[in-house]
Amino acid sequence: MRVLEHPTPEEIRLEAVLHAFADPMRLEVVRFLAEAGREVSCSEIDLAVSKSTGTHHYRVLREAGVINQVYRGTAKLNSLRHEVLNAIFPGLLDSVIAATARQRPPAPSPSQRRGE
Amino acid sequence: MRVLEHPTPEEIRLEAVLHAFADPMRLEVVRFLAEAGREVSCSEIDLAVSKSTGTHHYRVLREAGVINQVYRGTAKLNSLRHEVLNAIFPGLLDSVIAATARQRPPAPSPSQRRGE
DNA sequence: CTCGTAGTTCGACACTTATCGTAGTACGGT
DNA sequence: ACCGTACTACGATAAGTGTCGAACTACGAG
Repeated sequence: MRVLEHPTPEEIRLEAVLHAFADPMRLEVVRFLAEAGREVSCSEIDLAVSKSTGTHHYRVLREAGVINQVYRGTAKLNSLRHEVLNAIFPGLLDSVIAATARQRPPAPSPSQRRGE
Repeated sequence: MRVLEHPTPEEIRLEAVLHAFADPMRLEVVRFLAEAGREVSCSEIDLAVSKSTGTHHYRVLREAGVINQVYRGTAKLNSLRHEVLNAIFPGLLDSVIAATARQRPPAPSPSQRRGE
């Protein structure tokens, strides 16, 4: 069984988390995971980069402590470490998620335009 | 008179702000400005880098839209763009400031230890 | 006008990072 | 056993970043 290293809460560093956030591809992953609210395989998120680059970004997120990754069969399931991050840096993840939703209006659901 | 370029609220990009935050020196500046709550000259913040490196970090913060810089005489005064950032990315700056205070307990003022 | 203070600009450099393609591994199904 | 899918590992590379020192500019004070 393949096991993946994750930082413990004590090992999570603010700068690493912020650096993990500071990339469009990784922000897209965070935004997607937040919206999904469940475990999502790498291939479900359609990043505009090659697979090897994708692997790189997922690793950065995991090693920073932002996401959790587990293998299930051939797939690798990703989810946000929401509670852990909230405990260490209260409000940080939520404000970033809200910011991504605000700056990238991706969900074009109809009749959802309150006067901006 | 020397004038400094600042991004308008519309020009402020989330990734740029997060990237500006993702550096220990710049986080220290942000933390200092937040604690001071006033305009602070560059030389007041004692960064552990050379002056030219300091200039670089201040510029990154300003161009990302995190701080405001104005000349007064020979000094350059810095302050957080707190209201602007709060309007664009609600809670983001505050959670980062709280996180810096949490991860770097620097202010050893006496009789200020409520049970952690 | 001269001097000192505060900060800038300009290379230069080492290091990191985002990116790719190719080859490889792990697992489930047939 | 074989195949396909999902992801990884390994260079390679181009671009970005943090750092410095040395020379420079802007301003106030005397």
